[in-house]
Amino acid sequence: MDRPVRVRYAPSPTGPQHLGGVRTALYNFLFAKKQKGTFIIRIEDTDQTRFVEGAENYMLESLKWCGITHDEGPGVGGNYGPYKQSERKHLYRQYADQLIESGHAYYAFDTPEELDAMRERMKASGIPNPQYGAATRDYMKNSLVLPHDEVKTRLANGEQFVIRMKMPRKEEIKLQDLIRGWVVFQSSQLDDKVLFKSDGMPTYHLANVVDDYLMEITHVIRGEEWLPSAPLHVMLYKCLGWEDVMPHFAHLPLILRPDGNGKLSKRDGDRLGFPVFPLNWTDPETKENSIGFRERGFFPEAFANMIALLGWHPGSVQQELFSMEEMIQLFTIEHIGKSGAKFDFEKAKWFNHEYMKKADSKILATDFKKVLSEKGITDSDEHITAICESLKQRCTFISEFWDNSFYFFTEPTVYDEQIVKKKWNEKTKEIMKELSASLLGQTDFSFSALDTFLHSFVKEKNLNTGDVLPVLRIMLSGTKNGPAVYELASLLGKEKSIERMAKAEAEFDKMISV
RNA sequence: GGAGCGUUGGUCAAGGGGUUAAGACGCUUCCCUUUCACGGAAGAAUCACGGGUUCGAUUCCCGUACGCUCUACCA
Repeated sequence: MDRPVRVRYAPSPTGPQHLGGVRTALYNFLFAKKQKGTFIIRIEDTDQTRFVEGAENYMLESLKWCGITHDEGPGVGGNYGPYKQSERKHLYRQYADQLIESGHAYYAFDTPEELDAMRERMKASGIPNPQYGAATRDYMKNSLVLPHDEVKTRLANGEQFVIRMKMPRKEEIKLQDLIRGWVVFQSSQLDDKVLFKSDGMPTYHLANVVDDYLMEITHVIRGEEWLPSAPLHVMLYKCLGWEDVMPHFAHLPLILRPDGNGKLSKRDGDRLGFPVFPLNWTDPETKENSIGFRERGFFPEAFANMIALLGWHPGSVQQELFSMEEMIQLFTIEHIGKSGAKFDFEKAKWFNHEYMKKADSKILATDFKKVLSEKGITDSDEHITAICESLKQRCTFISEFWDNSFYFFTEPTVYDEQIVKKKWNEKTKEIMKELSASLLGQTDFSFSALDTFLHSFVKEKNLNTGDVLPVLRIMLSGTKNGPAVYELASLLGKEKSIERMAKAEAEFDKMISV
């Protein structure tokens, strides 16, 4: 089968998509690009009762943010449209009818109450999982058991009905999953799934197969939760006569919660304090707000990289940091893992930090500038950029920048008491006075010049660095943490450095005296 | 309950019949720096368990256990 590769991501707009959904989209995207194929987005909105306002747009925005772009689908069009199942409503019935004609499906008139009654009855007689299938369909109200005339009149009277798949009584259904190999199911274990609902809409199963066929999809890459219904889909291809163009299947492992067991959910994020959604999301019903990775400060590249490696690894390459382009080049379905991966927020942060370190300080500066201007602080681009250059070494998110650099923009008002009490005395006071004076004569305030200046000062005066550097640091910034002292002084500039030393001297005296 | 899928260090994972079983995150210790971070070094796994097959199994087969998914006129 050498048809051009066409894959799709087919979410249903029932809420904000989370990590798992983005990853499914990403894998589809990577595969399509690697194979020089087409990546399609199709909206599966066949259940109007679960429709959530804004969910579709949210999904589109999320993928855009991650750098996952589609070739066909909402917003971009394509030759296989429309790409929203609600707009394709008219297409499905004919295929359901075709299945009825060929004897693979049938009308069922059972009411929900009757269905419940059947299940109760079966349970009472010792069957724990009653199914509408080979064992029970003969006792239900459907076109298999009702006289033809009655079926006709019921239909003619506009009575409510569904169309169900007639699962063969005893048949082996095999499918070759690209990730898991051959998977075998017995049709006797499968039930007569509803294909066409009484509201005139198809169910996922029918719509999915019909659309994949019509859109000439070659590979279905979706979550593992679909594996149990895959045999139904295979049957559908067979019964519709499309077996020769049936797509390949690849069922992705799930993303699990970091602690304990089970699928990652919004609850876990709330409980453990990390996002599970790519973007901020406000529930239109409850107005409840959920933070997104973007708003938490993640770079889209870091997020995509991190999410891709949750279940996939190119193998022999010893590397974890990949650009989208690299991932496309390296992507193969064979290298997708079989088992679920627990999401680890610490690792996610590590990815961001790595991207932070590699980020262009000029770009970081433009973002940090916004934070500064909110605080009423203005400064030159060059200076902010230089500070960012230092900051990106120790910060994972831009949101941490201010706490690690406020002393460059505002004069210190509090000084680390421990250090002052420990280091401040007549001797150090004298030293710092000398240092201040000699700093005044220092013209070159570059990193390297100050570095050598400071060290030679210590050496010439026969001092210990411990008597000079920590004190100078506190004088300049007030805090004991931060970049190297020469860097600190350099970024502050000569004038401010000397000013602050003078001010600190007086403050230190006060602190010591009490 | 049933069906399907899965199980390599706390986590992500490479590998695959014979190896000292990669690497990363996190953790601990050390070096660098009298700071934080960065960087460097080191430490920690009888490859879930039990049987086979084999000269040899973490790798192949079969069980068991555990976990997950599905079991709707939801996707």
